[in-house]
Amino acid sequence: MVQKQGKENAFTRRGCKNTKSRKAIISLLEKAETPLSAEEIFLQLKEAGVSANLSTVYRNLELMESLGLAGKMVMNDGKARFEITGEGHKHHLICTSCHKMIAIDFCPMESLQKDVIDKTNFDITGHKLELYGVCPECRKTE
Amino acid sequence: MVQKQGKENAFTRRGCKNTKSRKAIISLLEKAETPLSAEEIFLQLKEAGVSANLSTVYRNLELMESLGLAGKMVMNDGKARFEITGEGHKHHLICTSCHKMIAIDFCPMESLQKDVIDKTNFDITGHKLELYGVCPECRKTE
DNA sequence: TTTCGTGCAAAGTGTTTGCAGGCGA
DNA sequence: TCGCCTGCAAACACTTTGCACGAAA
Repeated sequence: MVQKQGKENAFTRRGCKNTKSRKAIISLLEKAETPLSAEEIFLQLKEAGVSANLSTVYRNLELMESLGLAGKMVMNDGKARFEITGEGHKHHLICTSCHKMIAIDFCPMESLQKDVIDKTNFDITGHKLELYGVCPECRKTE
Repeated sequence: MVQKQGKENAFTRRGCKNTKSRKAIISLLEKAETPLSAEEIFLQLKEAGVSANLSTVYRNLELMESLGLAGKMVMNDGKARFEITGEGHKHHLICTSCHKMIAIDFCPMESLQKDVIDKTNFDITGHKLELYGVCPECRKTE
């Protein structure tokens, strides 16, 4: 009756079922270059032939966030976006004109976190950094 | 018919009227220690005896943002907060337990902005940095 | 089989908008 | 006075929730 087999995954390992839509969402997020909104995920699922209801998408994203599999960030447009929780976290540079988003790989906080902890006595658990600007393409056409 | 008098202010200077609610909102934001949500502003106005409709609050905050008088930031709870645009911009450390927010005065981006511009060719116009953690008080009671 | 997950529709939030009347310049 | 500002109510967009059916373990 032991059920520990090689067949485990991020969901079953935590007592959740490994459903079609969950697999599909994880796989989308894994190959996404930028954080995705619930609606984007919903549409991309449909395109991939794994249609899931929008509520299901929201419920699964919430689950994945609580399991620590995905991170949620709300951007200034009021929409939440989600990204896979990888080893190296990323920040983003967002074009205020065309809303293109590109990932930047360095993080100025890594070296400063300790300093802030000392100063504030907070137990720092994470951070969010977004840069805003105008991308080269938009600058041309302006 | 010249109307340039010492009586100018941030609004009239830009062709907008200096109404009671606008004065009150600016003054609230000026003395606020942390960014305020529209609802908080709405309630504090009422308390101060300068009741304004919630739509009016939103409209004025939007105006102030477009005039560059205030900055908007959307936090992970999905609510927008506003703060006065001062000389030295600030970032915030937010307790994920009690949602207390404290301002931190240093900015790691200042020294790095130039570097990012070189790397990405974006015309960087701003950034947002938020730190998350658990404050000393909440850590005690957990 | 049993329990968890899903679709559907309806309800919730925070925010925006159209319109008629009111106030600031 | 004149036109911008405001209050009100309705519309919006995104997200959440209740319920009954369906699928994973």
